[in-house]
Amino acid sequence: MKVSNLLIETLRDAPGDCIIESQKLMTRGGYMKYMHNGIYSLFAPTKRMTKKIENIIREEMDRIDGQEVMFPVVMPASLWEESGRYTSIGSEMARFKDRSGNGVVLGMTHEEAAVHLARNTANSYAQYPFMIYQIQTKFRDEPRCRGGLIRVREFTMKDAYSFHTSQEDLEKYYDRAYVAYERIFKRAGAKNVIAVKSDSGMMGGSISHEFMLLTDIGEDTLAICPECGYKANMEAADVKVENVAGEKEELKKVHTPDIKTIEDLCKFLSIPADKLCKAVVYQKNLTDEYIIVFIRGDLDVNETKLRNYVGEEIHPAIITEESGIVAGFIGAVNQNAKAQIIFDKSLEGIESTVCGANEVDYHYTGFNVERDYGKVDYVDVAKIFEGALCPCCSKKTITISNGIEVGNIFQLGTKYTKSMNMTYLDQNGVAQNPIMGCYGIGVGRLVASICEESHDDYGPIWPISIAPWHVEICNLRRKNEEVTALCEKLYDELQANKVEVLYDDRDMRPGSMFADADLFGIPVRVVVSPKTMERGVVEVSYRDKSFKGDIAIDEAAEKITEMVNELLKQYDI
RNA sequence: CGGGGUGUAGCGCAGCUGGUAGCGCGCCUGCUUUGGGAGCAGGAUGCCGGGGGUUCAAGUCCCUUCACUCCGACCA
Repeated sequence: MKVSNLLIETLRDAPGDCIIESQKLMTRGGYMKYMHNGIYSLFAPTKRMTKKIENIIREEMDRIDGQEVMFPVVMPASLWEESGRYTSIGSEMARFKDRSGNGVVLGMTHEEAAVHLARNTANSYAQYPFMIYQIQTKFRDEPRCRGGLIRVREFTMKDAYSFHTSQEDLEKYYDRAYVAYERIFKRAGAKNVIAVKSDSGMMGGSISHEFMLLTDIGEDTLAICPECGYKANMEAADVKVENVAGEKEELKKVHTPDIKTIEDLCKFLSIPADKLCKAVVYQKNLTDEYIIVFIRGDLDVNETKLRNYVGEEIHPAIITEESGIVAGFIGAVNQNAKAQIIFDKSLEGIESTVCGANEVDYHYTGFNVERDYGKVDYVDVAKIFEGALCPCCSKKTITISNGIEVGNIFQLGTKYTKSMNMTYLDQNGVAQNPIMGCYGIGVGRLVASICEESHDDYGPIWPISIAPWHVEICNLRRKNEEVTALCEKLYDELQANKVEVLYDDRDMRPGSMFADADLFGIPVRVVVSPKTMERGVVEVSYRDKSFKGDIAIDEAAEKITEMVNELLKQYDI
């Protein structure tokens, strides 16, 4: 490709609303064009990269016996009513009516379509297991897009669905998918990707992992134990605490005038926060029913875990006078408010703590949960924190990092096959619901994430496995016939060697051409100028600065081809 | 959905107490230049987000609406 034929615009300055580096650099480099909130067109270099990533994904999916299929973008509402998600999913799913007034939706995920495709075909146990996948556009009406291609409303995604006749078989396959994912990210040149235990959210199912590219700008928060390798999304991280039991004390009501916060109470009573019992109040979205969570004073509530336990959507409570809840003095003793009461595991085994007295300006000291409230089932709804005990190896090692979710894998179980009535006959002629797994990767997000982890001040540094071109030739003196002739010759020879070449044949000053080359991020740069010709060489350098040197003109094509093949080999695993 | 901010040329922005629409980059033409975003000369580009109002006069003041954006909420 000659740059003079390329539709592209590079910018000296990024638009002011770019937040993160990858977005700035990719906007400046002319990789995508903003059209609408969370909706972008991709220019040719980006499309070339996503195509390469898609091909890596295809190879790896095929390697684990996947078959590529294609689901529709527009699906009838009735299909989604079968699974129950037509109502359970909120406004992130786009819905509209077709000309005959029938409800239709834009696909934001394709479990329903996968079941629809397979359910009348795979009716014997002998046809299992199988995996179907597609690479396609998804539309999700995200409430808030950000970070260029990191979080958008319309995007390309690989989604795969596997079907099994036993949980063991699903688990075996899940492990293969896990390995395939590691290979995909490695081959795409993403260096810092880790798999973490995750919350299954609206997908349902039990076990799931997210593949996270570690970066400070990541929207997800991860809890990692460097000792034993425990890794979990903070949303899903179990919390383990160590309590010193202490002594039982007498329950005593104390006057605590205007002491409403944990901080104030600590000061007032001169005791640390972990000796207190904090109350956090939520409400169920549908019924407004109150939920009071009692938790050790130094900890916070993990709303995702609480939501999963309660089994429905919740929000922080608005406490009204009629509720009977005494804000600032909420306690478990004499708690008469109509509310679901939950005790966090962090209070288990504490003999004596402090809680509100449900009366303005009073707290109880010496509160013992079992003695003064009754027997309770402790539930883990606490939020993990830096320096917390690792739930796996029990050392105080937990570190908190940020990451971008670039892929995920789920064990779905029979949620969809049951609700959508998909069955097969087993060896005994008994109808069974197949067990499903699903596996997703966001292609555009992966490109942006790789840019985020691999760039310098001047532009992206693309791994050669996904770079839009392998080599860029910079013609520093277009008007010089010898220089231009050599460039053209190299361009032809390299392409004949199956090297992908971007040839900057524009008549422009070297400074601008180099600046653009940095923005293009092509791994190997070849500079041809009157100076290099005087020396009888071309100048070759790597975008990541790991190499720079001269190569004699007559062996240039051959040597550069070797270098490219050598670089490509690193990703050939 | 809650709270801030911003809408002026392709991009980045200025435009105060109302009085002829501006600057830098980019783009086009010409000449000179040529190893890290060149210089000079000339040129093109604007429903000042939309609607309404106040005024002799509105990019500027008032009302309203829309869009974008940031922080939350939310999110396979």
